[in-house]
Amino acid sequence: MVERTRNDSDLDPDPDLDAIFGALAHPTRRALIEQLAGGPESVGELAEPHEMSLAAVSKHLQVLEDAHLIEVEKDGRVRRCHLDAAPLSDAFGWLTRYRVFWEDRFDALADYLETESQ
Amino acid sequence: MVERTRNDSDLDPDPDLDAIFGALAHPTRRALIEQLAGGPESVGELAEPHEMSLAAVSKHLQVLEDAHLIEVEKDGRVRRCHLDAAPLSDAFGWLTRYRVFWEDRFDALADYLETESQ
DNA sequence: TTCTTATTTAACTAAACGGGTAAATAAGTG
DNA sequence: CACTTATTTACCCGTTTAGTTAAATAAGAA
Repeated sequence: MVERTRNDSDLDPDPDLDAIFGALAHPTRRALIEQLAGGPESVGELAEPHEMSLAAVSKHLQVLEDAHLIEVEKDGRVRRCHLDAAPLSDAFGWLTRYRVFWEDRFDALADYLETESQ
Repeated sequence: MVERTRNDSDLDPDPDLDAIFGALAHPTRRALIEQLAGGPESVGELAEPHEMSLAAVSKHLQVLEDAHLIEVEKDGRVRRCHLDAAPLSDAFGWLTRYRVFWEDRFDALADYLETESQ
């Protein structure tokens, strides 16, 4: 073990990634993101399909908001949530650095992207 | 809340993603992956730069192994770890589905990929 | 104002996480 | 065998996570 004054978390080169990957690590939160990909929804609407209390979903949404993956705006007594997927590009970028280790699939994806963007 | 017999985790469409994203959510584990991107290393070598016990690093490596992000093979009394970044493509694939929400940056990445693959 | 609806917050619990140290294992070396 | 090295495992501990129910807020409706 190296001797230093600070610990690993103090020198975390990208604490955002902790929050982003952490947020994506839970199936309910990924499901919520998928729901929001279809357009903005209120907390109640988002909660409806899930087999847990609204309060629990509310907390998951807070985690997503802390990771800046969603934004919540007040609309009367309703909180309307919408996706802000921009931080996903941070995660995407990090993963991209390891593309060399799965070059084949990466090439396939690159081909796909080229085709798509035509 | 929807009424069902099972709960959300039972119908997790991709439990692998829980493990993969969860593994990536910790700075030490991302650092370990970066180290292994430079080539295989033993547990001791991997642990050296980190300001924590070897036992703690060993546990982080176990998390990475559970997510199939690394493979560990015995080489005498040394355990040699190497990256198996293939599962990252699962994560990459999931993120790709939300590209439409950060299209600008995505286009930039796609351009970059096209250039790189020339 | 009172009632209802939408959502968060508080308080609690069980389990998981991330770390530590010390003991156990495994495998070379003398 | 005894000793050393490499690594894991066991156990402990404090914090966080993910869920619960119930109370608190906020705001529209009567």
